[in-house]
Amino acid sequence: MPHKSASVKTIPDIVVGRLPFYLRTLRALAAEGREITSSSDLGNRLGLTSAQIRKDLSYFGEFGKQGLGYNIPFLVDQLRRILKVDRVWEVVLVGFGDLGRAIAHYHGFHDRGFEIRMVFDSDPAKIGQSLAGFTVDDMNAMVEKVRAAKVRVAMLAVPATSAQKVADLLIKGGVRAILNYAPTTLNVPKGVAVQNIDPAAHMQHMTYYLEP
Amino acid sequence: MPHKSASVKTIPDIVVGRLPFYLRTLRALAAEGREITSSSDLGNRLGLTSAQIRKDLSYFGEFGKQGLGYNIPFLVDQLRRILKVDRVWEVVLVGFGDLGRAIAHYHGFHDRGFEIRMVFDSDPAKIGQSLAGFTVDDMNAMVEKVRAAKVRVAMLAVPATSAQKVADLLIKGGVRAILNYAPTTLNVPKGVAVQNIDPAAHMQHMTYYLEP
DNA sequence: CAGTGTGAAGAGGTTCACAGCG
DNA sequence: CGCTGTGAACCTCTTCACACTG
Repeated sequence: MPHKSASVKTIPDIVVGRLPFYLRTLRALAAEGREITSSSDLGNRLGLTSAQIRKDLSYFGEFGKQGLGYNIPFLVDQLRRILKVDRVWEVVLVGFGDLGRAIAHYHGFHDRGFEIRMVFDSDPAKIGQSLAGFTVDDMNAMVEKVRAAKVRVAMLAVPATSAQKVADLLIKGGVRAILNYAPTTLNVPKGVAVQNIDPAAHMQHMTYYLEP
Repeated sequence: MPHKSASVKTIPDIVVGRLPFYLRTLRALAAEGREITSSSDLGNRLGLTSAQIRKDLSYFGEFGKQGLGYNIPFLVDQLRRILKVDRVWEVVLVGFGDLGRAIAHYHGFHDRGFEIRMVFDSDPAKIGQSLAGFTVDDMNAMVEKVRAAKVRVAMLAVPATSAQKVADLLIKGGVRAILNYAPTTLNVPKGVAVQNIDPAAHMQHMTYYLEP
């Protein structure tokens, strides 16, 4: 990995994490036929301050026009380019239990840059099944097949007890981004991104604030 | 709402948000039969520093023993009490499409403090269905039924276009915590908690770091 | 002497406020 | 004149480092 160039300021991860929400909101505006928006309009819709929106976007360039605001289709294009979703990423899904099947059926990924192309499970009863247009493959073949297809993005929907082992295999096969649905913390080497989905954790976060 | 008492220091929301992960990890340790852990052990498993763990826990009390560490079953009990999941919360699920059905089938909520007790949808074709032990009810009856049952926690799995309307109804019925699966930002009054689940947003966060 | 609990220092993120431009 | 882009101020969160204790 090349060392940081002095001319490129590093962008805070927390800023990158907000961009998908900006993009989501801008696309909803575009769908309503809007052409122009402003940092305060976006801020209101996103529950953020206008200053934060302007500051975040300014890390990547000057996308607005003073006195006018932002051109929505233009900003959508810029964000898609920045997030590298101006293309479709092939995704490998591991685990075809209830959760994996639900993910496979979910239609929300496609127009946001992702297409599930391979599904693996270790359960002989599931291997060979072809619900939802996928054929479930044997996990013993996973490393090789993932490597051969150069897939770099995975969704992990296996039990917590096997999640780390499976993650290690995925990384061995060349995967560099893992969306982890298993309720456990993954240990991964530098250069591999992990994002966690744990609905129950979100629920517990909220109950803290409820009266008993 | 009573004004803040001077003697109670306010706990940062970001700290509260980490507690469910501490609890999750501690329960995994307990399941392995472990009795004792330390801030550095927990930190390693969670990908955090030991100082952060100690500091976070210190907001709520002195749970450890110097020179020894933390008693796992004791700390589990404390966190369950703090997060108010030393009880089971009744949950209303709205939306019985692919996503809602998947949530209804998901077994991960039960032993973390949540039980789905009511399901609503507005589609006449779905009302009356009783997959997975739930009978889908008419959304027109939702406000009254939620109010009558005093349900305060909801999961929202409706299309983005109707999410705000449905959220408003839930709040009218007395709901104070909403897990929002719809890919849109909800506007809610003070006193209502919202947590968002958007897997595609997480994916886009990660692709930013991938090489093209 | 291992490991907690915690003030203080440091790092990082957000908001302010205004110059500058269309 | 409205709204962006941005240094500077402000605030919040994290890490340090050490007194203290079982």
